Amino acid sequence: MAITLPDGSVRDYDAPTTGAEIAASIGAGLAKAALAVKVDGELRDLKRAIDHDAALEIVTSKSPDALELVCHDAAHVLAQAAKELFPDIQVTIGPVIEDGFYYDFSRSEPFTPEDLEKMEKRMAEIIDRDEPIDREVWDRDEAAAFFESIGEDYKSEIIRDLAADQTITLYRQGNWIDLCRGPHLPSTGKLPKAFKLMKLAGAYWRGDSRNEMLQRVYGTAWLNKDQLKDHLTRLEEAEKRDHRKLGREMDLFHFQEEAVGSVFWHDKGWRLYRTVRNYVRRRLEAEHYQEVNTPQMVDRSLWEASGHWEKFREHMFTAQTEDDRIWAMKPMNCPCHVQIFRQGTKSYRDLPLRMAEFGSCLRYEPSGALHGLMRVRAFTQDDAHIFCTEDQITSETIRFCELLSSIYSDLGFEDFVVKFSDRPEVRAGEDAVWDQAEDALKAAAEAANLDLELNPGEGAFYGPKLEFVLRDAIGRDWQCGTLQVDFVLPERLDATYVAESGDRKRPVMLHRAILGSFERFLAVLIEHYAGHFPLWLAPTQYVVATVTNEADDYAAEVHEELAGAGLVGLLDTAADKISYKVRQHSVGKIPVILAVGKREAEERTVSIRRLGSKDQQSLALADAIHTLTNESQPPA
RNA sequence: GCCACCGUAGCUCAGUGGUAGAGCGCAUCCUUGGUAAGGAUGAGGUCCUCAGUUCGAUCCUGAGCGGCGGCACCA
Repeated sequence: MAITLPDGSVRDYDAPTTGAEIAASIGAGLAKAALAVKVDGELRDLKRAIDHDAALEIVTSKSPDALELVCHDAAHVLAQAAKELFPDIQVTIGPVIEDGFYYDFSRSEPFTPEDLEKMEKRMAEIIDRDEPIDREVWDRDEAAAFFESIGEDYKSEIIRDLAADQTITLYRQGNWIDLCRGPHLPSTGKLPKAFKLMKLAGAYWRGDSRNEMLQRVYGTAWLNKDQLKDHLTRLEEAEKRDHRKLGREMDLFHFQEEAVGSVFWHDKGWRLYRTVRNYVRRRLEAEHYQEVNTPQMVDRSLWEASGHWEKFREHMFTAQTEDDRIWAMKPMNCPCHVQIFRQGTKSYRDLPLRMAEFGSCLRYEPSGALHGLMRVRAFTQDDAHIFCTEDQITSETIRFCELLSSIYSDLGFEDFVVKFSDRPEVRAGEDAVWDQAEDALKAAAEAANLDLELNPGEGAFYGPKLEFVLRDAIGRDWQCGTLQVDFVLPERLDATYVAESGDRKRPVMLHRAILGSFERFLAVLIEHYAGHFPLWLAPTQYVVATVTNEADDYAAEVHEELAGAGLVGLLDTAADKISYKVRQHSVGKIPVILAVGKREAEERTVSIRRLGSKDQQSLALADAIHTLTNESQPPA
């Protein structure tokens, strides 16, 4: 039997052999480091028989697959520990997720934080026991009956739902046996003690809110302690830049009970909001969008016609008036934009017609969904609808992608990925229409040179969509932009244009947003910059701080000149020491501190200190104003 | 909406069945000091709300509201 190794060398072995034996035949060090094996590209247990010619690769902690193996084993060891400590629980599933794993248990008593500690300790003990982990192939019915007999009903349910041709494998480690596809490490001792149980949470069985709620234990697992430590440091870093915390510290906005899910924007937060909005508005104007504004409250009949009433009624705020009319606060702008489109007769010459609105929407989001600015009940979309012909879908998509990528770049995001979401199970429109819409969007995305990740079944109910996901400064992904092709709404709301032939035709509607919602995007922006905004975005751009009160008059003059040049800042003439002021304003994340004392007043200069730097630069007042004015200009 | 946890000063948090405390912040005064905390004094609290238990509840019990972490949802 010929085994080909990654370096191209071929070794001969008697069949059957195992990955473990092959590793041992290559070297004792490798045998010790081996975690699993890749046979013809398929990840397998080290101890599993190999009985045919194959390309083989020994997986060690240096392999890219190692972390997933480790996380998967950590989940199993957690389940074993939990079962040992709490024999009355039922185990369900425990998959690997980003940065770790979780395991869902069924138990009448809730777990406590102390239980987590106990489980973590027991996991370490199981590792110390170094119990062999062995794969067993079982008959389906026997396996199902076995799990039923030991009271593991969820496991037997999983087995019964597995595809008929699926091999049923169980993994035994010590006194514990679990249904699992594998692969696994050869023994529990191979699992690095670089894991931590992070939190307890509720989760529905099979992710369905109609099912019972299980108790989920989240853990993180790594190849070594340094990696674990780095991960925990990253979490701390993320916590420090939490927009809710910075929003309070920087006096940007607040929330309160009387208006759950709606933002009270303070002066500085609203200035940031306006800066971004004004920037986007200029970019849209340059792209020949028309900006419109539509009613906040619209009779239910329009939402019935659009189909939203049927699907989203319980998530809409409504009001009833004396005349028994029911009004809905608009949860989106699309149907209103169609109303504007329908005014007068549109010609093919009017297309593509790009209609934008900074549309304030209200949605009664489930209470558990609310999260700072990220998910609110009152928000404003940078919404637009492009009414166009089918032939124009491609060129409009390309154009949109260029605009989006340029805007993301100006706002400090260079990286983004694009996901393609196709038809969901519950949807409006014929399959033929969906075929058409999906094909058109895919073709347009190809023409725009986008690398698409597929997101099956995640489209909007009226059409497929592209989702633009940007990556922030600490590597987190945020879905912000979207482009959706819609053949349905123009039909439902009877939008037409007169074609070249003189016939009436349906326009296609492209729903598109770049930021998504201002609220959410500003949260992303705050966390991306950790509050250290570039000058053009900073709500307070500078502070003029006096070294002594003898410089007060000159400081006031500097402040006046900067304000006159269009910058926004503060004058600090308090009788505090300059070092105290530098600290205060650094903590306040003001990008530019201009210190002025007797010397500056006499020489008509300023001493500039930038946030994050200890250096100072002495500049003539006129030069400083010139420099800062230039630097504070928005892009484009 | 569901599961768990939490709710005390502007913020971060101690604490107690007999109506409360720290640090920071804030105010006033002193200090005029050259780039990340000078000093003194002082003002702030319906201990989330409502009911119950109790001689007495911020503390115990229940309900509600809100927050936080997940799940579900996200036009």
